[in-house]
Amino acid sequence: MNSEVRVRFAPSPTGFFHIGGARTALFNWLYARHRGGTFVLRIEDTDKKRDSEESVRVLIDGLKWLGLNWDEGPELGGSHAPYFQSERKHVYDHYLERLRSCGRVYERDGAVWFKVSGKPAVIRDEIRGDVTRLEEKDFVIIRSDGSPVFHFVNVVDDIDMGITHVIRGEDHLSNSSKHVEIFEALGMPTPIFAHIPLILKTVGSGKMSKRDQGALVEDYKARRFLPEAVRNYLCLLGWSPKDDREILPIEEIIALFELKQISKNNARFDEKKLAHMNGQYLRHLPPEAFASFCTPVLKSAGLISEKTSPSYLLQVLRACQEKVRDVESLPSFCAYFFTDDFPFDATAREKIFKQGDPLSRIREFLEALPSLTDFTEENLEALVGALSQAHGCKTGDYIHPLRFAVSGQSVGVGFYQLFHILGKETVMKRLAKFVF
RNA sequence: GUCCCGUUCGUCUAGUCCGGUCUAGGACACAGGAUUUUCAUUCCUGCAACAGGGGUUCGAAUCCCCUACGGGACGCCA
Repeated sequence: MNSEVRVRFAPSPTGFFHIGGARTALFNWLYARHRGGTFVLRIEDTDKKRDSEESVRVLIDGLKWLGLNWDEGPELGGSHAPYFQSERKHVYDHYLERLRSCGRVYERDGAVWFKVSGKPAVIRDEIRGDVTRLEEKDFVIIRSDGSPVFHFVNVVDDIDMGITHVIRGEDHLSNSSKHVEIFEALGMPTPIFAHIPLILKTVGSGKMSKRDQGALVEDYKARRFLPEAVRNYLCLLGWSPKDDREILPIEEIIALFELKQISKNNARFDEKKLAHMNGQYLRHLPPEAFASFCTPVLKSAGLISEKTSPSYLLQVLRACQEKVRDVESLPSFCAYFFTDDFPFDATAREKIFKQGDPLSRIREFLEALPSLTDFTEENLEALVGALSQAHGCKTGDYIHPLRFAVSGQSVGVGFYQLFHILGKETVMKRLAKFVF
């Protein structure tokens, strides 16, 4: 008696990796890992018109990026190879013959049709309970050009590959009556189904489509989201650990994951919450990991090169990590650390010059600077404190103009930290240039 | 139109199976405040929901029915 769990993710290569597909893959992977089972990746490339090698690449890259490793499938094979439906014609021929011999198919208009039983099919669904549905019309399983149709190959491969649990989007729930009919016609037991809720558009009606903002896995990869964060967020769309935690390590999610706990209702995709989680993950990364994750981004933005001092870079990134919201905007957030040729933000300038006398404050600071022996954060804080007392103004009257003068921004890393990292020389140079 | 699935704060959800502990908890977002420095960090506070109507019951967010609304499927797409 073989009780091993075998699940599969069976995407059709369409040229992009939809976030909904990623979540389906994730739930299959979680369940396989939870049960110590096997996660199969099968490519359903039966639609010759729209499949391509590049499309398969996108899926594979996306799965790898999310850390969803498969046990059988493209690139590593397995005992049920091949894993591309375009290479499995012999299998479909074999099963078609079986349907033919039991009289469940007939030809019409050059296509092969499956004859429905006329009895309601029971879809055993772990999430929704038993769903009963009558499949009323015969349907095509082999097109007139000889190519097999999804409903047929999907079932045949699930049988041939020994799939025990079919975890897929709810958009397939109605189709499942077709599938149950085929399983039964072939005299095979039906697998356990788990139709997971769909992911809806952030705004408007309907399920998320490839054209919606934030719908593609490859976009998050390109925008330098942390894959762990995206994966964690996806876990929470339809599943929860049942306590009040949201950010939790994947090992723990694997340990807790059960099909029965998956929610029945559709979820709206919330990019803001994803962004928030991504920020949380970034800030909690070990500093070295954060640095190695960000360094390529700064490099491709042209801010750093081989000549950049590693210790200086690490210092800057450590400071940034405390405040970072996303890596995508990191270059503009910290450009002034690496170049004197940084832009001055117009609205920030307006804010600074709106009240008080910012230039005088900067001059006062400049005059006091030579007396500062050590350019430490503590000393800088003491100096600004002394100046504000002496001139009867607030520390903010100094801090805001000074920050703007050396960085061109009104926001950024901690102020004293900022000056300390830039160093006395650079600070003096930029302040002088700004004032005179 | 037919069939299937669903319905707790604006959003994601806990609670529903085994009715009382729920004056319904958490998170995002939003609003206010704090960190005698900004905020894109951090902390605090606030706002805000059981779709509606009928039952059953001493008692219903929780069980049953109806209505409304939302979603999906009805292809020689997957």
